[in-house]
Amino acid sequence: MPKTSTQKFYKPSITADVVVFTIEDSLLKVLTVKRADEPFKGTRALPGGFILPGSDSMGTARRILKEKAGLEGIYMEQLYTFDDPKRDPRGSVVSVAHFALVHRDAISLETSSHTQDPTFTPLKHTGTLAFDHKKIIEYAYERLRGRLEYTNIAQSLLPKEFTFSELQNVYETIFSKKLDKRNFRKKIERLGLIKATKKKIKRGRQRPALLYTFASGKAESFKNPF
Amino acid sequence: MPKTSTQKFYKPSITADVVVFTIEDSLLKVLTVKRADEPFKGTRALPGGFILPGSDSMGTARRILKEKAGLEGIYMEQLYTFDDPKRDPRGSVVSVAHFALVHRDAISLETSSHTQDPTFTPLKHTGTLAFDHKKIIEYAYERLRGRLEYTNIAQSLLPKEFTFSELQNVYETIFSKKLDKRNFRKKIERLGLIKATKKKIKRGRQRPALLYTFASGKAESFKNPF
DNA sequence: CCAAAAGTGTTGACTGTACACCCATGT
DNA sequence: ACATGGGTGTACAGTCAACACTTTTGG
Repeated sequence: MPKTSTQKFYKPSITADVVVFTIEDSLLKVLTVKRADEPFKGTRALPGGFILPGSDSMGTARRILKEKAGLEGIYMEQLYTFDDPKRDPRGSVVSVAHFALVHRDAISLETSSHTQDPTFTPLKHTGTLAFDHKKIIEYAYERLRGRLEYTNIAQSLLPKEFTFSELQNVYETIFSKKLDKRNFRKKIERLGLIKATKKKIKRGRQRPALLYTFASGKAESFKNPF
Repeated sequence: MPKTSTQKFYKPSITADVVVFTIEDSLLKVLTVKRADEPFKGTRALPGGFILPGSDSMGTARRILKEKAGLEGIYMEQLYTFDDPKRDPRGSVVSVAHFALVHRDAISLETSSHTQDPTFTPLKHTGTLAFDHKKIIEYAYERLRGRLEYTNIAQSLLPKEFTFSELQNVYETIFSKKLDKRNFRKKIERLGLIKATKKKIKRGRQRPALLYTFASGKAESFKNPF
């Protein structure tokens, strides 16, 4: 480590942790791994680790997701920095937490000797988690609901082409609330978030559904009350 | 510094910076101080400094506001963590930035040998600032607009009792947009954010205005589109 | 009586919400 | 023929946006 003029200052350690959400079987699930080291060795925790020289926290989060779960190229944004000096029994360890979304069918988790048994668990049944990771997940869940209300972030939980029902299922699952089919369709159409393709998908003994895609690749705020 | 098990890891330095907004003369202003040390010695910058052992970043932000500007007891929330490893010429210095609001008349800035010439400058005329502080202020301004749209945060920019015009002025100043007096009043009344007192205030040669107070001390989200 | 800010209502367009039936397909 | 999810319209209530005049005071 080079001697710089910042060397003289007290330095807490800094880690990056990630809350990866996905929807599977109409359940909101979160990714956890089994801790390989003390403290909390063997307990499940959010994937995370120390920031290496020259890296930022999101780069670190991405590196760790790849190492610990074989997961790459997913939507991610910074969530919040958890910096209670008592949150880690080893002493001050600041966690810059991130929030990520993935379409479950787009990825497969690697379970190998290098990974740490990465598993998507229903949000309500994570069991005990290391550190303050339950609290971090709660915070991420709030963020998820907020983003869903005001942006087109649902696209990160869906394949490129999807049916109206699949989109509605994302909203219903995350808000734990049944929505009216007709009203939901009108609302989404008015917002202009998605456009119809010319394809239909047949799935079982129902009428085939039209496939849609999102109109814009990046996030937009829906409305401004003033 | 105690030898803990985290000692072996690379540690960037961590600072806390604060963006304090206020409204004065119908202008949105931001607090800056003059840097006492290198790098950027003499350049204006956001108040900020290194986190001390046992402190969290918000505690640090509050301590520094008090030391560098004589400012205490104001609304504050965590904003974002800026962690580009190249943002500080000395090497990796992570900044946990905070967002604060104050009613200009409620405070007076201390200018003494201990402080660093704390000044509220109009947002559009801050001039050159140290590090990436311009970017941090931009981010804070976005947050401010978002909070104003969906919460009752305006109360942190107003005295306990205020007139409808003063409230409207907060919104108009921050959104840089004239609002219709009647529609604004109806909207705010419908939200139930504020309640009338029995007092009127006379100010000059106009009809006296009714004074209002906020109904709830803490933030509430206005509405959910789903 | 004049200047200045305070305060007040109506209308038309749009959005939200509640609600029930027919459609296209596979079995 | 039936079960399954796909797809559609209408009516009422609430909200948004545009717009102008009267009131109360001090000077």
